[in-house]
Amino acid sequence: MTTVLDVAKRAGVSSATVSRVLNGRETVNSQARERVLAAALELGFQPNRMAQGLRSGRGRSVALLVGDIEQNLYSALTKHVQAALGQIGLDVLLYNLNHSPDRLRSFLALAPSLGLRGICLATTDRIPTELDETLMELRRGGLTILSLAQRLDERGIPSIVHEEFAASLLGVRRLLETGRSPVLYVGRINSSALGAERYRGYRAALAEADQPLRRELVHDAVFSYSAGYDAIQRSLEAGTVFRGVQAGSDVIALGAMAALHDRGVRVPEDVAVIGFGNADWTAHVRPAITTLSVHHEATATAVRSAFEMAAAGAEVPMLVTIARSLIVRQSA
Amino acid sequence: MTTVLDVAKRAGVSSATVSRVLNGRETVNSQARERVLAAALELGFQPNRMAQGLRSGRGRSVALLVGDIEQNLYSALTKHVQAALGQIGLDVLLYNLNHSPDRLRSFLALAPSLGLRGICLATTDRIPTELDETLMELRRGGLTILSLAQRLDERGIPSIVHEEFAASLLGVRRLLETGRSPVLYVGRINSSALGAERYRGYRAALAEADQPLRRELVHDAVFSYSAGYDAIQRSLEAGTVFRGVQAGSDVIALGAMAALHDRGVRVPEDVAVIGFGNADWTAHVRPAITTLSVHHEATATAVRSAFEMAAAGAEVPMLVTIARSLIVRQSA
DNA sequence: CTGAAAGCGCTTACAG
DNA sequence: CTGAAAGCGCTTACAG
Repeated sequence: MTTVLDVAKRAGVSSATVSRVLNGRETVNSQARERVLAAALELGFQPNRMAQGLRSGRGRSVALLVGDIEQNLYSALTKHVQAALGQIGLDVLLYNLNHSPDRLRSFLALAPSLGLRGICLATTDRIPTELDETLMELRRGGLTILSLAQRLDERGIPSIVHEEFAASLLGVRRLLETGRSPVLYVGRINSSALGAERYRGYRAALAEADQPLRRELVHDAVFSYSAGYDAIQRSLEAGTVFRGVQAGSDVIALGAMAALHDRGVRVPEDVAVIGFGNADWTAHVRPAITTLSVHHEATATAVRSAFEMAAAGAEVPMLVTIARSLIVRQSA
Repeated sequence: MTTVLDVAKRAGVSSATVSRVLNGRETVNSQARERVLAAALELGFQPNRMAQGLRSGRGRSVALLVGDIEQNLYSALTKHVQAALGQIGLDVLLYNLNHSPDRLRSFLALAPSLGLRGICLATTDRIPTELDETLMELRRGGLTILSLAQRLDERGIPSIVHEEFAASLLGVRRLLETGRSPVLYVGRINSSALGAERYRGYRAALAEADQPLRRELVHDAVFSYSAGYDAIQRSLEAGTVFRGVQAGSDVIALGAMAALHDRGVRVPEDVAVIGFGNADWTAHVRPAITTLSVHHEATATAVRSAFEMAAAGAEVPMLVTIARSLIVRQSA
């Protein structure tokens, strides 16, 4: 491997000067700068990341912790975050939490030894408050920590999130306005701060329309196909009457649609269904799913800019909110 | 951060001895070993990865290069590989190729400076042969390189792959045996070695059944929803008669089913469809998709064992093949 | 079996 | 504006 010394020798300067040029320090004679740049190019010099990190105390990797990479929400987010950070020379260390607080805990315990530039926490699961101290410790150590799938700004972690309340309000409103009342709500409520926000939108839409909140219309269900399937099956068996379903996620919506299909209930003729998150397959199943949009590029851009600001010593904003819109397809 | 010197001081030995104990070198007095272990535990010592990597020349990160993390094939694989490598203390640096050979090229150019333990190449896209030299160079540098989504063993890269030929043979056989002839084939053929294998299975099944290979029944299509949709739409418009579809991927199968649905063709009554890869949603759409299995845990276990062997100085096997089976659901 | 010392490849005060 | 030197935290020949 070619080192900073090889470049220095070729450019006729010291390794210190090579380092200064390559790190954009202003205080270098422009002729020397040219020679260094030329030498680095000719030798195809790539500074050793481990040495850089060890010496400077800040690596070039960002850990991305996701709830479950197999869910489209997280894989699509990962794709855009990796691309955006790649643009500024940062790598993504992927860590799949698998929705386990223990895995989060053990990652955070390991984190200080990893030489990370920062951590992006992308999960909708509740983060135990006992970890706040660890997270703050890491921040004090110079790491940039960002929350990408739930608001943690009130706990001191800068957050980049989508609108949840306003979004499900939009969805449920449409169901109500198109005469799909009563409307079922199926999604996480208690185990997820974000889920609770979505549920709040449902209640607000009902209130707007002067409709009562009925217990039997609300299902606190995890974000999985089978949770959606089961909730609908139970409602049908119980004889609950409903003409619309606002799902807390696309996966729940798909499970719900399968359950309706299996009972001979037509979508959207008999029951209209709205998903949440615009997963890639929602446009391709039949009926195509009406859903709330998601903007991973916007999240990724905000992430990149947060790291740029941190590198420049600026303050990272505590909250960035991205709006959603309703994407009308066939199911509602 | 607590360092190896802190541990050494507490245990009353030198840092060299601490290092020996923590790296499992045999030549340490058992009492000293105990004291070191106890001290490390008490101090919560985590060796600095960058320092380890810089000094020993081998980091603890494995780059995982995937075709497109948003596709279920890759995200599911990523999940299991991350978990398996995590078990032996290796981290996953994720790099999304986005199906671009240029991104592969630029990653490989950067790779030597990253201090990687190895590289897992997980893409079905053809790897330009001009990169073989670069890959070999990396291997000579001590990196373990593995191909996880296509056979590269004949080009000197140990490969861990699923059966492709035997699998599509299984699928097409079923279509033929259940009277679904003529059978359409829709999938990658020329742009992907793996796609070509799947197509070969289609031809073999036809040959077994003494059926002719008909040009108009074969669609060389990329692995996307819309490619599946378009292929079926074109066939229908051209008036091609077919009663079965073997798709080269689940996504193609879903697109195909949407096109059939939109034309009022019933699945499986009028046309049976078989997918490829058992993506998570295939069981939950309606009709549920009959498909060929995939075993990411098996791949991940083989990856882990390859890295274990490499660490022990053993030879990594050049080819590991994982069998697939047909998962019969509703679509065929 | 163990310690003192060198060194992996950088960056950064410190002088000048 | 620039170079010599120190040092980030480890591991590993080298002696003993």
